[in-house]
Amino acid sequence: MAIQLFDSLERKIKVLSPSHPDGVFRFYNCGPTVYAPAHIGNFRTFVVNDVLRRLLELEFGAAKVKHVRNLTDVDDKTIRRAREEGRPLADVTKQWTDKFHADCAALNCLPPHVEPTATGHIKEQVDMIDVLMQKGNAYRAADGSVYFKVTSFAGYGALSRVKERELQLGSALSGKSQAADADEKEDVSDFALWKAHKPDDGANAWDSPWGRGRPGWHIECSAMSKKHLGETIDLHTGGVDLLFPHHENEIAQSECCNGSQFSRHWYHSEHLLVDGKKMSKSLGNLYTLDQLKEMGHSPMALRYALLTGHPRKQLNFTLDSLHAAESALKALRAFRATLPAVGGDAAIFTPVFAALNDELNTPGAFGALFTIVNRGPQGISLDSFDRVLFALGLNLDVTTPKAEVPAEITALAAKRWAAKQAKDFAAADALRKELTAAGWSMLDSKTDYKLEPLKK
RNA sequence: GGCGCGGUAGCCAAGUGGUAAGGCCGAGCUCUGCAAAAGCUCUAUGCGCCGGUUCAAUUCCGGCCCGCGCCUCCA
Repeated sequence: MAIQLFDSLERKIKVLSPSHPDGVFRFYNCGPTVYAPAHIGNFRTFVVNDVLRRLLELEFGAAKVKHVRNLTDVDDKTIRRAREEGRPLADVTKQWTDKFHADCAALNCLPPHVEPTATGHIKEQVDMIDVLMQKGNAYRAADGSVYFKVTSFAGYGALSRVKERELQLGSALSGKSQAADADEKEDVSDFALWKAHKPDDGANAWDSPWGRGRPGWHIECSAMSKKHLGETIDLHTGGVDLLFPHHENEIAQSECCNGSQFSRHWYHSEHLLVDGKKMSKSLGNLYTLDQLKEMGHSPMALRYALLTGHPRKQLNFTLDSLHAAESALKALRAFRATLPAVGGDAAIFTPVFAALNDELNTPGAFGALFTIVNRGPQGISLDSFDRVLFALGLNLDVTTPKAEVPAEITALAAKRWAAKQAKDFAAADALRKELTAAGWSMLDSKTDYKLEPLKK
């Protein structure tokens, strides 16, 4: 079953396929900047890309997919963070890289096959800039920085339609860019390939033919993609915000440098909104995985919730959606427990995969899955069900962490159980009321009982 | 101002030119000393508004209203 995905460049739905003779599908996903914990909006993109990675493996075979996701470990934000904390840059980026990895693992995201860093590929970046200089696509400005000359690339703007945008520059853009622009660029549209060292950069500088400095943001993806996947890749993905300027600039750099098509397919996932707005610190609606965990939500519930919206549509995240996800996962877990190991008809799940392969329609896939689940377990076995879980990346063994039961609650529960055994129901009911007042629920079975915090 | 996306039940959210998936919540029932859990059942004559095309539109076309995102280093 072919995987179809919208291509942001050609603006149409296309079938994914490998182009290299080795049959390996080359997939590059723009990764995070490691200066702070990633928020759940970042993880929406990574979880969506993880589902894509899993589908690619199912489609082409696990050995025939090469997935690269970079780490941006040198830029204004990482350097500023290091400076503010008085620590070496590498310390800061190591800390947040480790955190990112831990969060990804908790969300059951498969690690990429290669996870290159910008600082680990200075030479590759310098080499590309060198070629761009030789070919006349770049110039060194008076401040020592090297810029890409946008007018030198006729194809500039094809991805983001930036040319149409510039026909009528609104006040918002012109005011902003003039205020922020202290560079020596020949044209406001030009962007930095190599940034000359400034005092605020501290020790974070490397030698280059154009003097000490550091690479611009955009060139890292071009260089790392080229090194690990070759000049032409099969798919390049990221969040919509990267469409312009980041991906537009990548295309310009790579195609001018290599003289060949950069990526055969571009895919951008939409943003996560919280309470109807984009997440931001100033709005106070920015969540991290740790915050949700502290509220008692499991990472798997977040993964599920992040997949309940179509990846190409903004998804409005609410805390309620985590409760819904938790309940849905519980139902899937209960269903799975009723299944025999083998012997089912895998074709039953065709509608689920059809939805996933049709532009990663994860909400449609969940709908199809529950339609099947609601019909009952007849004809379904564990192997085929687990294939669905694999594609969605749902690990049903992950449950909400159990809350610690205070000693006094344990004692009350024991007293009530004793009263119940003695058929003193009045006392048992009174004790249940006490437990309820204390925020605990006692779940009786025939022979035993469990304690759970009351649901809010 | 430009570019892009969207408005479907209390909430979240698929989808289709032929009469609305699914999850949550809620209600009822079964079960249970009670409660919870679990199981079963029910819950949009309706898909932002107004026109048009059509035998038929939520789905196509036009207009309008509203919301959101992006517009130089934010996934």
